[in-house]
Amino acid sequence: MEQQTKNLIVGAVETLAQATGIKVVYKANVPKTGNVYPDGFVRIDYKNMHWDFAIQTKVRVTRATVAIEKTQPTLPGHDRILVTEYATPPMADLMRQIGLLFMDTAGNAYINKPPLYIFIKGNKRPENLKPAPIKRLFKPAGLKVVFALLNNPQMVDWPYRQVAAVTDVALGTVDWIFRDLKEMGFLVEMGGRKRKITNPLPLLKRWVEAYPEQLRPKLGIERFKADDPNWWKNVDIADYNACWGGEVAAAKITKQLKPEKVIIYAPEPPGKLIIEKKLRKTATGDIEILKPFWKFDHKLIHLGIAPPLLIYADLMATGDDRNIETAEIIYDNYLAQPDRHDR
DNA sequence: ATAGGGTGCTAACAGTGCCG
DNA sequence: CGGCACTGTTAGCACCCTAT
Repeated sequence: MEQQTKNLIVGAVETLAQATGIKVVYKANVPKTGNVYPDGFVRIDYKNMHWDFAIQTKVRVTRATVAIEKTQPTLPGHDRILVTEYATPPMADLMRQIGLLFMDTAGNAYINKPPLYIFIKGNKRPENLKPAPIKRLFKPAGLKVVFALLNNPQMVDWPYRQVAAVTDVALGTVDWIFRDLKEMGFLVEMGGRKRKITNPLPLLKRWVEAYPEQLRPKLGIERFKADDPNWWKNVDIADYNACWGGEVAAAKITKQLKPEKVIIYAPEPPGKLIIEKKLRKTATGDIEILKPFWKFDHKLIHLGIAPPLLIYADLMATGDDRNIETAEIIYDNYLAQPDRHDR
């Protein structure tokens, strides 16, 4: 385990013990569990009871992180706890609401094992602890490249210049990204100019966590409002050189969801659509129009549907229960088998 | 063997956004 | 509003591979 991870856990455990007066001990991994929980366990003693929580570490927590952790399978008989650097008050609330146990290095925590109940939020990030820098891989340019790679696995073997051209990123950037991928164990050189993405699903999840924070806000979001809540139902969006994302896209491919918010990806503002459907521009509108950041073709584009990975990410980023359920279905149907080429 | 272009890589530069 | 940190691009260099 990396030293950084270990420091994180030790820091959080000490802070929680100090703040509550409860006995909290960190146990590094025991061989029996293999590498299912490589970060080990925390044991909490309370009155004459004790619990062992399997640790999942995340340096930072966002709504997408919470959504992903919630859908992560657990070993039977093991409670899990998320250990993080710092949970903001809204994230603490969200984790409690979703039922995700956590503790951070600032002394915030949610632990609910009756009769033991701890919920602490609002402790500030320690002064001396500045947030860990984000790798280039998860910055806007990196996220564009990784998105293309995840959707087109064969692209790892392309020359850097070609990757740069397709992803609208500079040549030098591609090198940064590939180096990060190698360093983090997501890419290996096979020799003979062959490369391979390893651990595509963990990479996918990291992408989903970073996308809403780093790339999405840069996509020139414009918000609109419509009078008729069902205005989108009979629109063939492909006619407008655009595609549905988020809840509408999910509703169309899963037939599960009743969309409340509308996300449209369009390279140009779809003036015709806006006029025909009488969409009004307003800062609080629940219709978002944003610019796509991919150029490759994919299976659903002809139906006016964004790539499934993007739909999944937009759903997870809402942190909404129903959306997370639907996102799971999309994950199982479109994303879980990385070797399928028909995505 | 050699020329030439393609490829990976690097460091300096520029643009951006953030914070006081 | 101005300085500062950081991200991403540009330009150029060295090392291949390939065709003649």
